[in-house]
Amino acid sequence: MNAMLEPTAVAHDLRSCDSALARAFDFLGKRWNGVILGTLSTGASGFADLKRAVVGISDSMLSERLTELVGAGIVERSVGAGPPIAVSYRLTASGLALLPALDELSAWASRNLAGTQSPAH
Amino acid sequence: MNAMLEPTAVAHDLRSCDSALARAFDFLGKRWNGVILGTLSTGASGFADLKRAVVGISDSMLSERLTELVGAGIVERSVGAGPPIAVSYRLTASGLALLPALDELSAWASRNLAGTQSPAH
DNA sequence: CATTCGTACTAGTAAAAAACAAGCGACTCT
DNA sequence: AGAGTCGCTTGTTTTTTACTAGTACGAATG
Repeated sequence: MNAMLEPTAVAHDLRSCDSALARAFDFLGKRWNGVILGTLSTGASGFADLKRAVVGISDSMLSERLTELVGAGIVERSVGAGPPIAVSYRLTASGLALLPALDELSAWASRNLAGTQSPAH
Repeated sequence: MNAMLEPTAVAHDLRSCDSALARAFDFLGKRWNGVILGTLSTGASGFADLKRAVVGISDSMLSERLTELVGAGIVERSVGAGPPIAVSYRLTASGLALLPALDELSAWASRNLAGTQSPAH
């Protein structure tokens, strides 16, 4: 029985699958990123818009998260030229491609976290 | 023009949508949960299996995360009776219902984070 | 003019979360 | 006996997030 060969092949396949998901959660597994992206799904927003929509986030965290998301190419930051100067954030093509997954998560939460089990935080 | 009434209605709709997503990220936005759930998608695992599969996690974090996920009804913990005693973790129906979203995320990461942009962590 | 408000951040400190390391008792194998 | 695995727990350290106060700028108001 060459059992040592078969588990290795399975483990390699398992590792490959988890690696992509792990990479997604490198940023989604940090506080606020998922909700920020969900908020941007409705369209471009300014800093203050996002601050109001993402309830509970501080300026510092919002600023830092946006910087990371822009750095990762998921969000695009643009500066409007005319008075008043306004910064705007919107999803890139990569970011937009994430929305189906976020929609799934939202739908799942509506069905499975329907207020009966609010995880304490 | 009753403009004050219309933005309120829109904001309420936006809040309602974000609330479900925010709830999902109450646990998905914490380090390790997404990857743990992804690992359990392949079937029930023991603690040590999970420890090995979720590369980089410590015993403490794994123990704590599993406890939370079990408490949230997403993961089920069962204890095998016969020698040796073995604890096993598997996804509940709620947990299984999450997998389409995780699959989306994994597929997205494969297409959009194809090694060219590894966010530093 | 001065004041207030909104904007988009920054900087420093405090608190919470995560990482790190060692340990436990039970069990199996050599 | 020792060594290893299991499924955790405990305590300390480090990192991340929360909190607070501030900045410079522009627009609106008195």
